[in-house]
Amino acid sequence: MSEERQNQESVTDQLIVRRQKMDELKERGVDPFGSRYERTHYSAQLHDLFEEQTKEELTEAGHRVKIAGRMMTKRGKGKAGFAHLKDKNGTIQIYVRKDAVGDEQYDTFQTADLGDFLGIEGTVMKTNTGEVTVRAEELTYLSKALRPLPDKYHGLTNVEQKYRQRYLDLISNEGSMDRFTKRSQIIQEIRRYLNDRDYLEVETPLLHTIAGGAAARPFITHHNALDMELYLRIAIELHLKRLIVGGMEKVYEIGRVFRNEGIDTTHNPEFTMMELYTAFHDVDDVMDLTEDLIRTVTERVLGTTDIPYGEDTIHIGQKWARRHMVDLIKEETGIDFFKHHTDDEARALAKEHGVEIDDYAAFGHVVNEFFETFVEHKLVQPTFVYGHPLEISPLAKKNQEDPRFTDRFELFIAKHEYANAFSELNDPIDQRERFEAQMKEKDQGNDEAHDIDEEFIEALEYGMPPTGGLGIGIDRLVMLLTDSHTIRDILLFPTMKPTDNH
RNA sequence: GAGCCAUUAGCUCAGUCGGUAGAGCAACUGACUUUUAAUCAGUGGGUCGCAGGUUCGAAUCCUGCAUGGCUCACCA
Repeated sequence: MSEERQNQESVTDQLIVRRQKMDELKERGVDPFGSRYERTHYSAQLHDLFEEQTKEELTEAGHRVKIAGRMMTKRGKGKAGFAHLKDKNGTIQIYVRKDAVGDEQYDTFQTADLGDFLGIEGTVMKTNTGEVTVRAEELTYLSKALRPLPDKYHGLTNVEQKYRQRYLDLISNEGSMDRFTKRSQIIQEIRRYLNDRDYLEVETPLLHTIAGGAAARPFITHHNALDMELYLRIAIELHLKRLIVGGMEKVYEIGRVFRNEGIDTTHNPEFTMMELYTAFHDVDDVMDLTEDLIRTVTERVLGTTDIPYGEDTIHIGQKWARRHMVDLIKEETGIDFFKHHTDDEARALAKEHGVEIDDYAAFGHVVNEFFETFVEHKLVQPTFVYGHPLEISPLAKKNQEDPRFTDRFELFIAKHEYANAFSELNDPIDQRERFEAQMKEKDQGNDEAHDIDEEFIEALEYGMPPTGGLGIGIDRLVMLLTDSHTIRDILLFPTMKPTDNH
């Protein structure tokens, strides 16, 4: 045997053994990748049904069941052995005796590897230590695992591998499966809440000819047949408002949005947004709706409204604070932006307080910077911050009493933003002016300013009723409700750079 | 984009002062018919992330690169 070949064998040691076992199964006429298996129970059902019964009662009753799952542990005892099979709801122990299944099937059991899928038909029993167990009479091979699973005790802890090979994380880390189950439930409960209130769920295009509705840089793609550039959407907003023009009155969409930005613990290039529009409502109605929606979903999914998040306990059930952005800034800094209102005054205050601002910054940008610098990180309990400056809110209605501000709010919990909402701007003349102001910012260097969407303005010209709109970052909400502090922990397959190996 | 840290067996991790690689689980062989992180005896398994450099000698020191993590910046 050459040195080279020896080396090759050593590298793939366990892979070779498992492939050999697969071949041996085939030689004995056992399909290593079997077919459908009709089970009578899930593991959790067996525990629920028989946990309370005694060993003797179960032995006497001899309930026949068929179960299936992935073998996670195995303890051989000579002519008998135990193993745990994992299925959707948990694990169930099996007890395999040579005298019960016969020589051939016992041999199959003995050579089965951790990770293989087995089907077991047998009777329900209880062990001396009181564990509900299926005593095997018929063993069916359902699938061979050709690679070994992560450590059965520690699970998979390699962070990178958890993200790249999420299936391994799900198999070996219970907390991970729980988290993604909750994610699914949260989205399901949002749908239920809205459907119960006669909102219509719709699907609008992901491919946009103009990337509008938010301040962000888009991903650009290309359509071959039309030979044109298209943008992946950065928001759902402008299409849903067209549907409000079209008379749908209550619409929402839950879907993926793409923003060409950096990646960190709270940002992934693609993320899930829920946007909702209600005709004849205003920003105050949306506040009520948002509070009730999140409270209801939290209660239904978690069974409580006092939720741990890191060091804090967030009280979702209490009445949420509603504070004007300018008042909050005044509380933290003593500066009253209701009084200092020219662009020059605001810029001077920024300089004085060491707040960095862009060259194109006007009054509203400065106010927003002050909020982000001095206030945002202090908002732990749910707080609606309303009254955003006009310059940073090109799609929101002006406030009637003070047109420097808009009828808009953002929801802050645990120092992060979860929702953004406003009384939608339905005046097409004003909307055009706002877009034009954005274009001016773009010329001055703001590469995230909105583009003018002429077709959207045309839609407004046909008349859009007064409308309350809302956007909720679903990923952030899932993070909050699962006490996750990295967006990658609640995205099944977060965006990753490719490696040589994968 | 910047700083700091990490990368060793399939997985979880040690590795001293620079002297050429270790454990547990997993795997293999054997024993064991109620175990449960099964146990007992034995065996095999390594491009120490990659590429250079320093050195008689590098997992270890230096440089660059890759991937990831954290912090900051950017960004809702």
